[in-house]
Amino acid sequence: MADAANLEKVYDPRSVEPEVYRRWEESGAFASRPTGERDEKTFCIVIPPPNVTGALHLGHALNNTLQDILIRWHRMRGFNTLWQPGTDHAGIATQAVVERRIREREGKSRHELGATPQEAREELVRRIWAWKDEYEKRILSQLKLMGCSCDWDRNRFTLDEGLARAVRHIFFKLFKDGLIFRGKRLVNWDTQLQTAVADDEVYHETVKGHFWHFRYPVINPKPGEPDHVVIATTRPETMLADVAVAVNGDPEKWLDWWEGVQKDALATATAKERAEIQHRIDLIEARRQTHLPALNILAAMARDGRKVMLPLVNREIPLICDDWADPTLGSGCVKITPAHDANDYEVGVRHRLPMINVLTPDGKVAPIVEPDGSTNPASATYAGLEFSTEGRAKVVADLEALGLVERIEDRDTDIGHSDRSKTPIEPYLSDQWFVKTADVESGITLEGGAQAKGLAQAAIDEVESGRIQVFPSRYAKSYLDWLGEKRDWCISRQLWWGHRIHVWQFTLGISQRPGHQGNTRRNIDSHIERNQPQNPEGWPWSECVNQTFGDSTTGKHTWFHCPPPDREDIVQSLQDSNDQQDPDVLDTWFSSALWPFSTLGWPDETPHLKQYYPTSVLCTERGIITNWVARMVMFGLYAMGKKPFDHVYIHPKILDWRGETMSKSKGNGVDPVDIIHTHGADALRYTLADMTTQTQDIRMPVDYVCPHCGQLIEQGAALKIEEQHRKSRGEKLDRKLQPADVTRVTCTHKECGKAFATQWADAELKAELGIGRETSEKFEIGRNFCNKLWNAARFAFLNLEGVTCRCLTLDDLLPEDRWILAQLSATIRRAHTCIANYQFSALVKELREFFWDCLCDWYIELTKPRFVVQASLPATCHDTGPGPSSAAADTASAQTARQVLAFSLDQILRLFHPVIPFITERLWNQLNDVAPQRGLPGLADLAMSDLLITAELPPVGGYDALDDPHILEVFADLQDVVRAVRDLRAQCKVSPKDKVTAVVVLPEDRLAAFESHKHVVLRMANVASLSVTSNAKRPPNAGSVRVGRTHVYVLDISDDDAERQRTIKALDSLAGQIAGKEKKLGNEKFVANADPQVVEAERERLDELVRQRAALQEHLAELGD
RNA sequence: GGGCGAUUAGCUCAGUUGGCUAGAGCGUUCGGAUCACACCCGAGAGGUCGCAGGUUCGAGUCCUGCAUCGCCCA
Repeated sequence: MADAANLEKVYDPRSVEPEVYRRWEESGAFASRPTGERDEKTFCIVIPPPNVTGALHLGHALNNTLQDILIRWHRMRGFNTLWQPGTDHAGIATQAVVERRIREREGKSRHELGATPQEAREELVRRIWAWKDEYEKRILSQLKLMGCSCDWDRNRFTLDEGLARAVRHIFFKLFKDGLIFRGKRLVNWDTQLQTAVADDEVYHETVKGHFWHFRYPVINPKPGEPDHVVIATTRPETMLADVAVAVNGDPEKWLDWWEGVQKDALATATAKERAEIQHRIDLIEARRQTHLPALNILAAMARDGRKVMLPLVNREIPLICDDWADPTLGSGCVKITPAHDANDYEVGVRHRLPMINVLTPDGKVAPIVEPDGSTNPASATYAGLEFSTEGRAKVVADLEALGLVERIEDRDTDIGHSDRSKTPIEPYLSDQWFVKTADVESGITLEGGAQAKGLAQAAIDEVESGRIQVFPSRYAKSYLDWLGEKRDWCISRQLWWGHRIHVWQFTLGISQRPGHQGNTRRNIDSHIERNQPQNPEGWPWSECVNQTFGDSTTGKHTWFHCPPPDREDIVQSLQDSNDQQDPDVLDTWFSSALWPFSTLGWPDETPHLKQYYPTSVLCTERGIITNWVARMVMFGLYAMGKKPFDHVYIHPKILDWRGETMSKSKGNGVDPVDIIHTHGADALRYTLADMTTQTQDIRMPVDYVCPHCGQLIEQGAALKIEEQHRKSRGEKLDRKLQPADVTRVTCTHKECGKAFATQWADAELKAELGIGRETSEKFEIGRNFCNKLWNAARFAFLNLEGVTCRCLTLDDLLPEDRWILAQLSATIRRAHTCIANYQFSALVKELREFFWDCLCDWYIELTKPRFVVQASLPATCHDTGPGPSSAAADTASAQTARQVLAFSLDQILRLFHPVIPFITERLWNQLNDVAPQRGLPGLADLAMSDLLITAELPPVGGYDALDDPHILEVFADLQDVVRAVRDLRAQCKVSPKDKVTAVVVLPEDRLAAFESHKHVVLRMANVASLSVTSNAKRPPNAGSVRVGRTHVYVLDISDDDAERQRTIKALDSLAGQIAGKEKKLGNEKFVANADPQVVEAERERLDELVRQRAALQEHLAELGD
């Protein structure tokens, strides 16, 4: 009893969470313990490593809460469990964040960080490591505050030495197997940062520009043919790299087809659309007159192999037929510049055109190397000019001087800008490394010897065969569709932060090209002699895997050596020679793809790898099914010969209040630690799990909490105010504002009105104004629940003193005891099913309904009188208590109630622990003190445990001995009676305090049973005295209510008038239902076709309704008019 | 342009193989300081299930089309 008094009336997470977490860590409960042999009861999750660009937001909180639920659940089921934690280096994202910060604070670019390129690179990388250390620490602390039970001693980082070694191993293996190759690729080039950026890091802006129409002379036109073609471009400077002019191969057919499409559209168009479509049709018709004859001639010329002379650089380029040339646009001819335009690149690939580059990495016009390897002499006048400004001006001026400019139009053009540097993106053809995922002619060999057509196909087979299961299953489609394209994976990035590509290279000039001189090996040997005459160990050539790739734009051949892994000696000798290590780093996803086995020790055969690979389930969100999940499967199969996981579970995304995904880069993330601060970690977890349904993303309204007065300010409103401020200052808003743009908010509370800083403010502003944390009213769901649990436990502790652990039979139990235990058993079964199907919201719902609706609202209320008896109140007060009235029997009843209550609390704490670990662990601790012995010997029993985290979960099948379908039915009827009486009381405005007298009328055969359950009605409906009879008329002024076949009168609370109205209302409702049923059963087809059981059920239901109607009509007649 | 999803109460969402009068939480209305909890308890109101067709004895659920919104890919 004294212990219970220790519990505060309101649950205070902050006084519980740190202590509980410390106890878990000290107990070693998080640690994995490989037994050496893998068995079926092994459960492992590798964390999707959060990247170190910033702190975690609620999206990560959800991701990790769900993993922790699964891990804790299986740990409590006795599985050998590992949750492998770690973080990800996130290549460009992290480098960009750090670079931006250096630019802002020091005004330096990354190239200015050191005296030499090498020093600059080393300094930047050093600074990124410092950043990583800071954020890794922050992230791990966030995870711990959320209660995550990772095996922290095994924490890894995708760029740590062990993982670097794994990367080298698989890279070598791929290189050896010919699955890594070098090739050209058009990338989004940021000329300021001098790196390629990903598509999603490019934003598009419409700017005013021009459309230049140029004339290219035709070489030796035949009679009737034009002496020039006209092409149009928005980027004249790229013409220096043109390699063809395309014209549509069958312009007439194209026009026919296009006109057909328009006419079809016209047939079904709305009035609004008609004018526009008709206009297009008219244009096509006009086009036939003005352009078609000329276009037909051009197509014929192209088929005939005619060429045109590219002005300025005097390159002969072919006229080609390609559908990319649209006969309805411009002259119908289009210049083809494969190295500087994505569409042209496709055309270039289709027609095997050379690719000529005219851009330097820093955004200047490059000297031009012609396809034959010669340097174009005319290009020297352009080389070095700023590409899209000076270069463009000079090209246009020179063409004008030659009289080759036909006309210039104004035009809005869409230009991609780098999100990182805000400068225009140039499409740029550059050398990249690729992993070949497509099928290989001779097939590939997976680790362990299995054969596959290719990496992608192997990964496809794994899911199609069901060996990997995806939950929800529809996400398998995006995985399969993406892999089905079997596109080469570009793995190189022009960054300084990442796994340096483990390849050394030297380049041979054109004259040394193997094809020219014939003896490849001799070239190499002479190169070796030149560079490393003193190598005492001998050149490691034969131990490296070597490949050569030519470069069509420079004519040079480069040799690449990939040294075997774990051979520092070879690396050293490569370093010692003047060979260069490839400057690029690997795509972040390359190291992430190894995560499920590299973290377990691969390439070494560690006990962890043996025990925990394949892992059990990967939990992630759908955005990275392709980037990450598919690649893990490919590499897992390739390097381990086994799938990386049995299940993939895709969970919802957290959206902000306007429905946008929360993300680190976007700047709308809410820190889970803020929620933990305001609501507690368990409230956070409970709410997130409760909202995790199968289909819907989770929308999260967000408020600031004023640190001065506690007032909540909607984030949306604060954003709007910020927008107005900026506009009033004359700022141009070129994009939608994000919460990260708001650093200062003014409290809207009338009496406060003070300003505070947000998480995005700098340290000074935060110190000056104080930080307004972010929160969401959604988390009240979880906070309220925790408080309810806390108080229910308090009630139990106050009443459990002296609880015993007797052997019980069902006969010892009162109906409510049997009912709550039957509900418990069913709940346990359903809870296990929910987890097996990754249905977290359903799990929470099951447990909450059992705990709140059954245990608190009914069972605990029903035990109160039993405990009051124990507190030695006079026996005469027992008229609201259960049947027997002798003091001894009441004590036995109280003892039973204690035992059942202790057991129920024990079970609900175990079941809820994975979801809300802190509060349950704290209450478990208390329960162990108050009721060290608890259980239902003979019926249901589980082992005791000092810590809940390692306690045993109730069995998957529930408890057979407690199952009791009959009591569930009986009790449901009782509950209906109680609710009916309560409803009547409310309608008749009887104070909840006032006890009433009631009469229950029911069929003879149910009298005896009801008599033994009547205490439920007495207690729960606050009835003082209840007579049970098979035959009674309504006493005057009684309120009456009918529930199924039971009629209840509540005496002296109503008058005939009110009673009449109620009865008429009830009859109305019945009439509607009866009409519906009669119609249904009157339908011969329904009776003939429907399941006989359904028909029978409908009949019974109708009979019942008709009986009720008869009774009510009789009642109404008795009331008179 | 292709793929996937969503549209159900004022709000956020459930709704298993089609089958009793479509549910929950929040909000709202009414009543309640009661002895575990007002972060609570009791009772109520509130929905032509986005629109239009179709299949079926029967459709929130299955099929087709449309509209709006979101995500992924091009």
